[in-house]
Amino acid sequence: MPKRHASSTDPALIPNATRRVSVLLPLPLGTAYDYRQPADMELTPGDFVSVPLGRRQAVGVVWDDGDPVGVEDARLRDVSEPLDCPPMPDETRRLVDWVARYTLSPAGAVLRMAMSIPEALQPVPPRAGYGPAEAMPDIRMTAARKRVMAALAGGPPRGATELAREAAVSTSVVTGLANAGALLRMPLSADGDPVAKPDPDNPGPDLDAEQKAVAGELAGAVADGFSVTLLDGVTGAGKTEVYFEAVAAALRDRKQVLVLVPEIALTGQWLDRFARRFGAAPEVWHSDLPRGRRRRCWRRVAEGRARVVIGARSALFLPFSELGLIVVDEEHDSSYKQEDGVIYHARDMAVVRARLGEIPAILVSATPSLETVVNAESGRYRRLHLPARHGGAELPSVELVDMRRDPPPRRCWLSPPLVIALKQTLEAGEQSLLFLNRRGYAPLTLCRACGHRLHCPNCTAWLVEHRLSGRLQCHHCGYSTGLPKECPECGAEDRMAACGPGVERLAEEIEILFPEARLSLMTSDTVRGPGAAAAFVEAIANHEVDIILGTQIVAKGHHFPMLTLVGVVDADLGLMGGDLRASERTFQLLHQVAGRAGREARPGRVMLQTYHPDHPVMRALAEGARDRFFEEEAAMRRDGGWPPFGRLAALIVSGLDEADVDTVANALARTAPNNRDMRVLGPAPAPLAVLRGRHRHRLLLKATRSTDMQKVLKQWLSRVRWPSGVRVQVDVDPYSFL
DNA sequence: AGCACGCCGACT
DNA sequence: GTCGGCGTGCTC
Repeated sequence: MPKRHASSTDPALIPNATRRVSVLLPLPLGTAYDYRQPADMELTPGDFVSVPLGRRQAVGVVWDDGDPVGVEDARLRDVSEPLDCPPMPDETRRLVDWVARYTLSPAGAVLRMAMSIPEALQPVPPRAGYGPAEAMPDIRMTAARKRVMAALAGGPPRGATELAREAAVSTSVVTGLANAGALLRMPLSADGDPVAKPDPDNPGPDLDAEQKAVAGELAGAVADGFSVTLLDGVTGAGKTEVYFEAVAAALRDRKQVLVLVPEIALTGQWLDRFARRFGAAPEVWHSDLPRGRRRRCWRRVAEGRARVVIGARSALFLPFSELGLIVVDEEHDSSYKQEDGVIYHARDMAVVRARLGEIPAILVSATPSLETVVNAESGRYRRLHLPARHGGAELPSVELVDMRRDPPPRRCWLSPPLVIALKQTLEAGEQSLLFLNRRGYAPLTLCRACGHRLHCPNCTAWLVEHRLSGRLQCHHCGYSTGLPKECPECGAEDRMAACGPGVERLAEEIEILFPEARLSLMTSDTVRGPGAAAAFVEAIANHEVDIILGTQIVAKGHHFPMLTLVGVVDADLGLMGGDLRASERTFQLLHQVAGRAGREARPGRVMLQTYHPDHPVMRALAEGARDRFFEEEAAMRRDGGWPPFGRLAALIVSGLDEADVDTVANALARTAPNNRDMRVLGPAPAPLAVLRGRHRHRLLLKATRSTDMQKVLKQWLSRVRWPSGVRVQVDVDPYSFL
């Protein structure tokens, strides 16, 4: 922080002395640049400014006082102008610095996430509106034109779209009238539409005694400075309504609230519940939002007009100046980990943001991450437990189907016991959900003549057949090609065969088994965007669907009263491939899917098809032994010194030239820090050895908890130089091992 | 990230 | 002979 007290050495008090300010630009620059502050300009850290950069103008943020012994005076250029925008709050700037330091990213790259919508920094351009002209010119009055004039006579100036809708004409009639001089173009008050504020005192749904007690504790923490609380409770225990009371407490305190969610696409039901509790909608933020809505949201947050924001991980970098509470819903969800650009974990950074703002954070989950559980057990986090609602749904019973004993028929994937259960559920007029975490028709296509497997030209990955779109796709780089008639290797015709099931193929099996059942296929290929998601959800809620078949996206956040059977087609799928968190993630995902079954007093039934019924994950799920699973998993990690009991960082060396990548990876291995406290594993070809045409090698730094990873990594990287074609990416606390 | 400079292939 | 490809490097 700059020292702003007046003193005789304060350059601002020395006549004709130039005052320097350092300005951080949203570019991957590493350091802030110094600029001269013009004599007639007063700048404070946080101010958004326009500055000359090379031969163009750039927008940045005044970060600090300039460095008097940095760049020589002659090279300094003047700050052009301050922007008409509330300054970036102190906490946001400190968060940017913190994330940059922790992830070893250039501060400018992190700043870019905090200024993701440059238009928001300019005051909102007024929307064009139309009012009646003073004097009506002599023009031909058609019926459509009369309707427009009549609609306008009844009220204030309006936008063209609005006016056209009211008069039941197209906007061209409105613009035509304006051009003819019958309407006057005038600016409407810019974005001034009053935002309905969520009301903490709006009567919400009733809570039972236990829920009230937990809600009271959460709400009590709101005025109490920094704290982290794990809100732990099964699906259906009412976690959302309970943390809403903490939201209400923050609102009563005139504070802003941020709720982070993993997947914004499927939050329709969440928004309904929020509206029911608070009588108004929250502000929604995610990066696929249309630019205009993003600009409006950003600006409302900056101006303090947005009181509650629900958003994906990037919402963490919104310019809240009065943030009083952060909730991280489904805190265990791996989509909180940003995997490209600045690599950070939004749940962890949310805790950092809470600490910087001296406010509480609430982490919510039915299957908390091991990290969070261990923090709760060590007393760093508080833990509040929410028991299942009595009188309400019980936890579904989970059965394992041993696929070795009850194998499906050839070229089928549903075992006889699961087929019987589906049949019974259909006959009872209830809904079933089948979960298979594999998009497309088949994960592998091979030639029956020569055994050649179709693979991506850019990645070490099979091409996945998508029969709905009639194409082969690479799920890693987006490569797509038509299905070849003949083998590209041996030329044999009509010998390409699909291997293994994807959801599209499973849909065929279901249609043959249950031709009368109404099937809904939900994958990211069929559910594009929040609107489509809402339509699917509504169809299911209205019981227009008997069997739901889907990937990941069906695991999250919905409850359907008629859904009583959940079948997991391949429960073992996530356990393969040497990932540190494979067991934990599989447990969390399957637990979450299982939670879809049987709510609202209907008993649910969950069937997991597995070839490893003795695997600890399967046993824990079948026995409902969540806490035992966590204990066993924690013991294993503790013994091995793995996170959260030790620290990890991954280096990914990548480049187009395999030999260069090899050389750099080996150089890094030679200079690797190896001692009592840390060890470097690798280099090894990354599991995706080629991705988007780039060869990749991985090194893993494993260290004790007390290690200063940033310091070690910086020293290590400074010892090695690499050619410009090679990139070395640092992933502190890696989650993905691809 | 832009936007320059700079050094090798197909056009007027 | 130039136009233009994108590799490399800099911006207070």
